[in-house]
Amino acid sequence: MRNDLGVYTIAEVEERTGLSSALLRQWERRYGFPRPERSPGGHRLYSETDLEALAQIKHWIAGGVAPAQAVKRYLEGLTQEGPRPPETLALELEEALLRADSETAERILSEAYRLHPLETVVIEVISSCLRQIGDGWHLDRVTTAQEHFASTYLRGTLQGLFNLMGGSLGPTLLVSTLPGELHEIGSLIAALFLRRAGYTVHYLGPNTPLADLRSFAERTGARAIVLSAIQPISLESLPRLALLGLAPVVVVGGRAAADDPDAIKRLGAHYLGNDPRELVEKLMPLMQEAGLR
Amino acid sequence: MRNDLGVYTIAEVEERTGLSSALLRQWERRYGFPRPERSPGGHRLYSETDLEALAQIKHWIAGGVAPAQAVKRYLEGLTQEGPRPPETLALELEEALLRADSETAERILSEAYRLHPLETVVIEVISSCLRQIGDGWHLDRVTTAQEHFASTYLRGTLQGLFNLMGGSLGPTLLVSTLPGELHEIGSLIAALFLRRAGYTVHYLGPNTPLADLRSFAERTGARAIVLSAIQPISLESLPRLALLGLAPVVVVGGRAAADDPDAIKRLGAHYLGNDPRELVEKLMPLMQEAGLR
DNA sequence: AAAGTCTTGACACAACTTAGACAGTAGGCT
DNA sequence: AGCCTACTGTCTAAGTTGTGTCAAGACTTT
Repeated sequence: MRNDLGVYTIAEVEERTGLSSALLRQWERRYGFPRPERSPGGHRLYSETDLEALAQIKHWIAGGVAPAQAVKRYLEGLTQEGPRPPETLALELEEALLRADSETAERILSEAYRLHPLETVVIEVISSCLRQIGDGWHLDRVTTAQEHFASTYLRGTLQGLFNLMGGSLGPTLLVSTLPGELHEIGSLIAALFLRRAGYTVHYLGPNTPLADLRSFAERTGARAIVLSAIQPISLESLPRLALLGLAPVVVVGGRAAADDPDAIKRLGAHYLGNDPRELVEKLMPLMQEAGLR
Repeated sequence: MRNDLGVYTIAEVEERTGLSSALLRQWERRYGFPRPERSPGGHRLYSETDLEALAQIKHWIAGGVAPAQAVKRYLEGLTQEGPRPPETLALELEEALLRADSETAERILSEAYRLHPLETVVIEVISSCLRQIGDGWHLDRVTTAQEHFASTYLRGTLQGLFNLMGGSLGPTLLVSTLPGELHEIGSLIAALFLRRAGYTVHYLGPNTPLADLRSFAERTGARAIVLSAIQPISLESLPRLALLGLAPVVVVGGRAAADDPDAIKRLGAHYLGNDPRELVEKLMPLMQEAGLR
C-alpha cells in the first residue's frame, strides 16, 4: 500500500529534507543509497518512501550517528544501538503529541511497528501513552486541548490499523461501548485485537443504544457483542433484559467494571477484564459454550 | 450522465485552471494529454472531466511532483474500466455500509479515489453518503446502530486520509468544533481540506473547551482557529470574549450557523459557509487581512 | 473584419547529469 | 606535537534534459 512511485525531483527532495542535492548524489555514489528511479532522460525521481527514509536518516545523524552508519542502519532495518523498548517509545510519543508534532509522532510509531509486534505497540506504546496523558490531565499538567489532540491522533492511528486489516472469515462480533460512555479508545483496541484474532468485527463507535445493537446484531448475524466501559458508570441503571436478549454471548471489558465484576454478572453479561489480550483468550471458550447449547 | 462532453474552449480552460493555453497545447504534444474533442474546424473542446484532471495534476505539481510524472500518474490511475460517477458510488457505499459490509465499502472507496480527485470523493461520495444516511435515520429507515457504524467507518477513512498527508509548511491552524457539538465529521473534512490547501493543521477532535483552545493556539503558534458547527446550538450562550481572544482570526463553518450568520459575527468570528472548498477560498484573504494589522 | 485557435519549429533558462577535485574534521599512530 | 588516513560535505565544469513561452502563417468562429 506504499507509494514507491518516483515522482520528486532532486530539488524537491532538497527542499523537503534540507539535504543538499550534491549531498544526495554523493550518498548515492558512496553508499548506494538512495537509488531513486530515473526519468527517460536520466533525471532522478525520488519516491515518498525515499523521503521518509532520508528524514529518518537525517534524524539519526542529528542525534550524533555517523552518516555512513545511519545509512547502514536504515538499510539493515535494525537499530544497532540496541532496540529501544516500548516504554521509551511511549515516552517519546507522549512528548511529541504534547507538542502537537504529528510528524515526529508518525516517525516514532513507524519505528515502533518495525521493532515490535503490533500487539505490543498498541498496548505498550499507544495505550500506555494515552494513559500517561490522561494521568497528566488529571493532575492539570496537560490541558484539555492537548489531551484532545493526542487522543484524536491516536484514535485515528488505531482506526487506520483496524481498517487496514480487512474482514476475516471467523464468527461475527459487534463492538461498541456501554451507553453513556464517551471514551472510545478502549472499544477500538478491543475491536482491533478481535479482528486480528480472526473474528469478523463490526465496530460501531461509542455509545450505541442497546435496543439498536440488538437489531443490528440480528441483521448481521453477530454471535457476540463486546462492550467497553472505562468511565465509572452506574451499571445498575442499565436495563437488565436488554443486555440479556442481545445475542448469544454478551461480554464487557474495560477498566470501570473492574471494581464490581458481580454487577456485570447480575446484568447477564460476562466480565472479561481490562486487558485486550485477555479478552481474546477468554472469549473463545465463551463462544463455544454458547454454541453448544 | 457523463461529463465527457467537450464544451470548454482552450481560453476558458486557461481561465479556470490557470494553465496557459500554450502550455495546454504543449502538454498535449508532449504527453498526449489532455486529448480533448475537436470542433468541426479543429478547435479543442475540453470536457468537465478534463478540467478536473487538470486541477488534480496542477495540485500534484504544486505539491512538488514533476509535471511529466504528474500527468503519468493521472493516466495510470485511469486505466481501469468505465468510470462510475460519484453519485452512483455514494449510493453503493451507503448500501454497503448499511449492510455493515466494510470490505465492499473499502473497495468502493478505493475505486472512487482512482476515478476522481480527492476533493470530489470527500464531498460527493463520503459526505453525500453520510447525509443520506442521516436523512434515513431521521425518517426511521436507518437504525442508530447502522448510523453509528457508517459514520464511525467513514470518520476512520477521513482521518486516515488526514494522517496520510503529513505536515505542510504553511501557516498553522487549529481545527475543532464548537463546544457541545457532537458531530465530528464536519470539522474533520475542514481539517482535511485545509491541510490539502497547504496549511499546517492541528486537528483536535470535537468539543474542545474554548479556554484550552486559546492556550493551545499560543503554544503551537496557530494563526487561526476553525470551528465547525452542525447541530443547531444556541450560539448566544457562548462567551463572546473567549472567541475574540482566541487568535488573530476566528472562523466558523458549518450547517448550523447558516440560519443566523450575524450571530457568529456578534461573537467576534467570521462565518464561512458550509462548503469546505468555499472555506479554503475565503480563509486566505481573512488570514492576510489579519496579518496586515 | 476582428478575435480566437490551429500546427510547427524554435528558443531560453532552469534544473539535472557525471566525474573529479578540494577542504575541514576526527581519530590513530609515530 | 606532527603526520597520515578515512570520512564527509561542498564545489567546479561541461554537457544534457525538462519545461514553459513565443512566433509565423494558415484556418475557424463570432
